[in-house]
Amino acid sequence: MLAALREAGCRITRQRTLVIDYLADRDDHPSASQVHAAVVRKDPGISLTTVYNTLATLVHTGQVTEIDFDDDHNRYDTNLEPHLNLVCSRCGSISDLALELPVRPSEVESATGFVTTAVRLEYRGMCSRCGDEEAMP
Amino acid sequence: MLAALREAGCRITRQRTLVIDYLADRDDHPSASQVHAAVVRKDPGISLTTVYNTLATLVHTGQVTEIDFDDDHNRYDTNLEPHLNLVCSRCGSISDLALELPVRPSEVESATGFVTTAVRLEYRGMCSRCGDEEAMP
DNA sequence: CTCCCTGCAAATCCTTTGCATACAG
DNA sequence: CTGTATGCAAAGGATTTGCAGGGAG
Repeated sequence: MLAALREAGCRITRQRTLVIDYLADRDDHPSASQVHAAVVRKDPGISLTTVYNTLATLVHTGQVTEIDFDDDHNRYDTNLEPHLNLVCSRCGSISDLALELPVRPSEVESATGFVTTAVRLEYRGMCSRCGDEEAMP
Repeated sequence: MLAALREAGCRITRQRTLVIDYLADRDDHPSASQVHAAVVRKDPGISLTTVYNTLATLVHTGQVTEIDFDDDHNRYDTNLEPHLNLVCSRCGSISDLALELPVRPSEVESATGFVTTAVRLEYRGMCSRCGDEEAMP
């Protein structure tokens, strides 16, 4: 991701490096404040504003996708392949499931003239962990 | 929808009737403030709070789906069948496209233990109208 | 008559913005 | 050096909440 940023003409700063290091290891879908909470531990000076700026930069350079959530906590997804997000309404976790698109964007375009630039597929419900807890009171 | 509300044990008020009347005729996906703007014209006293309350009630009784939008304007969808939303990032219009689900929820459950309660499928991009305007400057 | 619903105002809270300072290239 | 990035504080804005009064059943 650092290389991609550099290619986009962006400067490589300590803060950006920290955010990217954090995101790289992750397949969950952290919110801006989760990212901030994590990186402040490594550099107490880093601001929430910068985390927002960096995430916005990564979104604009196409390295991360923004998922807007019901509760005003946007989440950031580093998985760029089209996939299904399984969103647990109880604990807020998001996991991925690979799949074929239900309709090819080219078909949508020839049928309706709509040009697709981003895809978002979600099933909402309860993850197995939360389901277990609820069943065992 | 009124009947369903009554069955759910909710009271039928003038305000709720107005909101439902407005939604019933609609296949676009209005925001709370659009709904409010429309119903105030028929009853100048109705408050935005009540519109929010009513929409929340309809969501909880399963008659309407909430679509959270990037720009903080939630949108409400009366089409309960699983379908694809084509969201135009330029003008904000949303149109529907019927389709088969990419993965059956029962398959998701047996594979991952995740129990699906709601489905949300979106392609974002540019609608044909906006595409035409942009091509013709 | 009771309790739910309404509506006003104020609060909430994530996210942006303005601007002076710091630092990557 | 120069212009981008940072970070603080304050603004922004849709949605929620608290609470007194009103009306459905």
